Parts: sequence; C-alpha cells; structure tokens
Amino acid sequence: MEPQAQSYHHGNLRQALIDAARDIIEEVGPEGFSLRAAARRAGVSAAAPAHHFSSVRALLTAVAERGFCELGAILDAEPVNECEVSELHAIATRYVRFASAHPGLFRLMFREGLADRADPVLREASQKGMYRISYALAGYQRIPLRAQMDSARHPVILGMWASLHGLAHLAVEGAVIYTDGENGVESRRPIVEILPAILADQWPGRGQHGA
Amino acid sequence: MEPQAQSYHHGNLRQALIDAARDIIEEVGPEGFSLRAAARRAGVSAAAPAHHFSSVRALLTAVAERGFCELGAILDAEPVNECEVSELHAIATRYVRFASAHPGLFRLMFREGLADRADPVLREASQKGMYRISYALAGYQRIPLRAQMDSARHPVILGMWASLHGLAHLAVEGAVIYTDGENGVESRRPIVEILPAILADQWPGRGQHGA
DNA sequence: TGTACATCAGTGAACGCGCGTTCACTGATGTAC
DNA sequence: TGTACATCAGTGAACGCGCGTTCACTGATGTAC
Repeated sequence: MEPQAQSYHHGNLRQALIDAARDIIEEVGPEGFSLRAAARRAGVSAAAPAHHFSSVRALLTAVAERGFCELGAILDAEPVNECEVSELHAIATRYVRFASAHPGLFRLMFREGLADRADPVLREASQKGMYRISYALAGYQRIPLRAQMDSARHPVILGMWASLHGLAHLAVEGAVIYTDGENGVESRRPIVEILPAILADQWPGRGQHGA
Repeated sequence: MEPQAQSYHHGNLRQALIDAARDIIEEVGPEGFSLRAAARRAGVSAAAPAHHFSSVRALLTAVAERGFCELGAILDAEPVNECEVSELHAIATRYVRFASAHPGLFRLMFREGLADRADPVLREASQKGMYRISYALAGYQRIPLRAQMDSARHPVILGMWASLHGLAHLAVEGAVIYTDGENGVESRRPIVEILPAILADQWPGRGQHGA
C-alpha cells in the first residue's frame, strides 16, 4: 500500500535485507547466497548493507535467527496434548515438514560455518525455537527436564534427537540413494510420506513398546 | 623413493589431484575447496587439471568416490559375526567414527550439490561402500535383503538409517548446541564417547528389547 | 513557524581478490619405419 | 640403432566474473533554537 518507492531512504532496510536473504537462501541454498545478491533483491546498492550489518556473516546470522523463530512458531502452534506419544509424533512431523519445506533455510540453521553460532541472539533463538522438541523427547522418555537444552546431556534423548534430525537431514539432502518402485528405478519418495510408518516403529505407543 | 621431481610430465597427475583435493577438503571442508588450490598443492599450474578433469565438479566427484571406497574399506574390515546386535553396533560405531575423523570428506559425500550423484562410478562406489550398513540394519531387523540398497525401501530400515546418519551428522556438524558439565558451560563432548550408551538404548539386544 | 545544522542512510565508483576456464605454446614421450 | 613425427601432458598468460568491503559523496530526516 505504500509504494512511495523512490524515496532515497528505504525505511526498514535491515529487515528488507533479512527478507531478501531468506528468499535467496530458500531458492538457491546458503552456498549460492551473496551479500550483493541480497542488496540487489532489496533494490539497493551493494554498499548499503554495510550500514546495517558488519559483514555477510552477520546477515546470515540474522537470517538463521529468523529461521529458528519460524521453526519455533511452527512447533509451538496448536499444542497436541493427548499423550506423550502423539505429542512427540506431531512435533517430529512438524520438524521434518519444516526441513522439507525450507531446505535452504534448514541448511543455514544447522550447518557449521555459516551463521555465527556464538552470537547470543542466535543462541537464544535456537534454544527457544527448539525447546519444544526437547520437551517432547523428554516427555516421551518420562525424563524430567531440569533446564532448557539440558536434555541433550542425556544419551537417550541425544539419541532420539539424532534420530529425528537424521530424518530431517535425509529429507533435505537426500543423502541416501534409495530406490523405489520396481526394477531399481529411482524415485525420491518424500520422506514425509512414509514418516508415520517410521515414527510408529521407532517411537511406538506405550502399549506396544517392545512388541 | 622416486623424487626425480623436476620432470616436465608429472606421471600420475590425475591421482595426485584427487589426493590433493582430498587433503584440502579434509582441512578446510568442501566449501573452502578450489580447483586452483588443488593444482597448487599438486605442484602444477592452474591449467593442468583440465587435462584430467572436465570441471571442478568432476574432480569433486572423484574425491567423493574415493571417500566411499575408504568408508567401505573401514566398514568391511574385520567382520564381527557374534550376533546381529553387536554387528550392528560395530558397524554403526565405525560409521560415526569415520564421520568424526573425516568431517570434510563426509560432508562432500553426503551433501547435495557438490559431487555429481548421477555419475555411475560414484553411484557404484557409494552402493558398494554402504552395503555393509544395509546389511547390518537388515540383519538386526531380520529382514531379508532382496537386493542391494533395496533395504532403504523399508520404512523400518530407513528409520534406522536416518538414526544412524543423524548421529554421524551430529558428530560432524555439531548441529545441536548441547551443554555439558555444570552451570551450562558449553563443551562439546565427542559423540563417539557416548555412542555406546546411545546404541545400547536405541538398538538393544534381543533379550532386553522392550525392557 | 522557520531556519541552521548534525546525523543518518543511502549512492556509485573503485579496490584487490580468487575463481574456473581458454588459449596458443612447448617440452617430453613413444611409435613407425 | 637412429631418426621423423604424432601425441600427450604440461606451462603461463589472459579472459571475464562476482565477490566483500572501502571511500568520499550526497540526499533526506529530524532536532535545537
């Protein structure tokens, strides 16, 4: 509604750059990202970002932070409280869905060397964003959560977390070459499709645990 | 033994380039790799590689292929046959150890967009290299392997595979910020250290399955 | 309400860089006779 | 065994590219009086 466009000052370039960067990363992945491309997409000269971000890395860090916020919002939406098992399955499904839907962003968030993991803002966002997962994992195992993220110290929970993250990673990188259909014809069936079966097997309901 | 060095012709530049590229990737990861750097390390001009590889991608593909061969050799070494469970644990441990020891190579092998996954030589190497894993997973689940890689079609096995790969990924990317020690002091305990506990919980022996 | 001026947030040009790839070339190798 | 010559596998210079960052600048904003 405010296409007063040609103003010399942008108004909210910082946010616009984060948006632009996010879009680029979604489209071409973090490896294809560049600061200049973000500036271009935001309709601004290559020198402009320097007024808002001290370096490319700082912009990437901001985008990753936003990614964790988005992830957190998805995980926290409409809680499922029936029982720990369905809670866990629901959270796991949302997590994998998020990864599938936003592979570029997901890579940025979980790859080393892109965002600055030491940044306190990013750290807080990632802890907040992922808290629900720790919560669901701990709930399933009936392990009391002493503190946020504390759960990762427990081998059982760390194992579950790895499992879950592995599924997401699989969905994103397609690391495994898996055949499907007759005769070895390769087709990538989306992980999400068979996720219910996988989850049912890995983390069964209390009743049939250890069938 | 043959340091006749200054020969105009290199002798086996193709292999030397693969070696150099492997070393670089081990040191700085695939994102820090460049064809020129590989040529430099092989002691050769920037134009030389073109006589052996049609593009950077082709060299990366060759390195990835070699990675799968190395992985395969490690997995296939000294077979453990006591029972399916210890076989599985042994294989899983070797897999995670390989990832921890060679994070750069591991990334190259399992990241999308680096090596050319359609390359038939790479495909064969990866299938051969990973066969032992399918075998161990299928053995644990007592699922007959119909064909190589076929196992990935089975949700249960795919789930286990994701789990295993997630552990390796965790070891490589340190994706989870997990605290250890008192007071939230962060320290990265190597995944490998707590791996036995994780494996024992995730894939227990037949007897205690479903404690 | 009007004006002087500091501050902010842009511009455009330029920097130096390393990259992948190409090109005409040349030195070494190996084969035919 | 010796020589002509095709072929192979290197060189070094150059190409055009996009990158992150810097610089002096300038237009717009907002505040003090």
